[in-house]
Amino acid sequence: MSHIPGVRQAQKQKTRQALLDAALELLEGQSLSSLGLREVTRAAGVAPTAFYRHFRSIADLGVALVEEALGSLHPTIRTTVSTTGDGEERIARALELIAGHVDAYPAHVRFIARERHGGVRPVREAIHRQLGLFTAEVGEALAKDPVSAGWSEEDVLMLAQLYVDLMLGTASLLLEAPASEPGARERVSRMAARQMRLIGIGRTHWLDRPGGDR
Amino acid sequence: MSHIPGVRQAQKQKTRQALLDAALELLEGQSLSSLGLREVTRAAGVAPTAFYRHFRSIADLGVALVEEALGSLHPTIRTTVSTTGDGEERIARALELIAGHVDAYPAHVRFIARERHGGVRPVREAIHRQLGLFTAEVGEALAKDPVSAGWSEEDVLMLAQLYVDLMLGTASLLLEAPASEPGARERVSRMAARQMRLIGIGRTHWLDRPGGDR
DNA sequence: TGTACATCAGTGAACGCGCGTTCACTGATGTAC
DNA sequence: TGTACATCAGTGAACGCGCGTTCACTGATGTAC
Repeated sequence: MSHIPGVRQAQKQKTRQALLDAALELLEGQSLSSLGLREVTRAAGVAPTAFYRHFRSIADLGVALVEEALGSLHPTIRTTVSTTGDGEERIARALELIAGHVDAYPAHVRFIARERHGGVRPVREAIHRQLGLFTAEVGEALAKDPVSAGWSEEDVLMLAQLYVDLMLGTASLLLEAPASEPGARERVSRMAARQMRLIGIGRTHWLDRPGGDR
Repeated sequence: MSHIPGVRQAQKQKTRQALLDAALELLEGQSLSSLGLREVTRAAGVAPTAFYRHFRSIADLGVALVEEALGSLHPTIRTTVSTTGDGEERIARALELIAGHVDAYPAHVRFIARERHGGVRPVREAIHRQLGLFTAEVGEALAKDPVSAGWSEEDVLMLAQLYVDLMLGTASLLLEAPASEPGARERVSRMAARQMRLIGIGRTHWLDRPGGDR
């Protein structure tokens, strides 16, 4: 049995993390589909052959990056979306969360936005799986609101999807907002806030429309 | 002066188109950032060096693909979005347009969705420029609706952006809906229709909210 | 605690291969007279 | 219309280079007794 990590395991994890970090940094200027194994090991400071001790291929490393980038987000999402307060407060809090995350993990955000529709199938699929989990979680939180009384599960999910897509889109726009012009970020945030507001309004009146409970 | 095309020009255009077509096909399984010049010329049936008679680099070819994929869409967008009819009719028409376009030009749609956040800056920028034009056009059409009376220009644009993003997202989902399961496409369409409906409801009540005309 | 052996993360040389780019070229098309 | 010259899209050889993958290896860490 191997319970306590041990020096060997710890060193292995360190190398693995060095590979992930190096890859993520190299991905700021290219897509995963053009990332080279030697390029990664060179940046990580290990021999090319060491790569195979951790991943079977670059695609495999990409899937690990998806877990790293999105796996840890679940608790944050949950606490934020299930927070109390009226619509405006929630919108402000969600936008703060997004902006904070973009500042703290810009490379992760870029990676997800880029590879969501990227050229490496297993990575694309891993991202869609994780985003599907997020949508389900957001949907659960939304369902608990009084406004959601009488909503079908499908409708709750379509609303959750709208929010999740908007959040990811906003994160990506914030990332591209040039640091040279500080107004750019505020403009993106204001726009996103309005879109959330409009969706919120659509939400409160969803069941008003003719045949609304069908 | 060279007015009438001439045999030479016509042949040149043909080769250029062969390069674009070959590239687009090769891009179904990878990102532009990993597409090779020799790969493209081989698929197009010309010598590698012929490439330089048409493009300075793969990035340059990518920008040309953006024009090809999005440039021709403007008239279609315009006629569809400015069509008459009530909300439901418009939604159905928009979804038909999207589905039709995805069927007619799947590789173009995939290319735009993939490279919108892809690893090649000039291509990303070209796509954003074109999507900005679409947003402006959709905004103009929306502004003509009676519902838009009293709306600020900024609000009209944020609504247009919401629609444009939703359309592109839907197109991408339709593309990935497996042909093996025909219900998948319908499910995507129904979901998108609901989202459009909800946004439309938010739109009609936009000015109702407290301080709505601020 | 000490010793003898097993494990295995990381190494370094070697391989064949396809890459992007250069260069001088060819021969069909275009132009001037 | 015919001729002589210019243009230029596409060719094919050549280059140096970095790629992914294989293999036998080394030496520190782990394990059994």
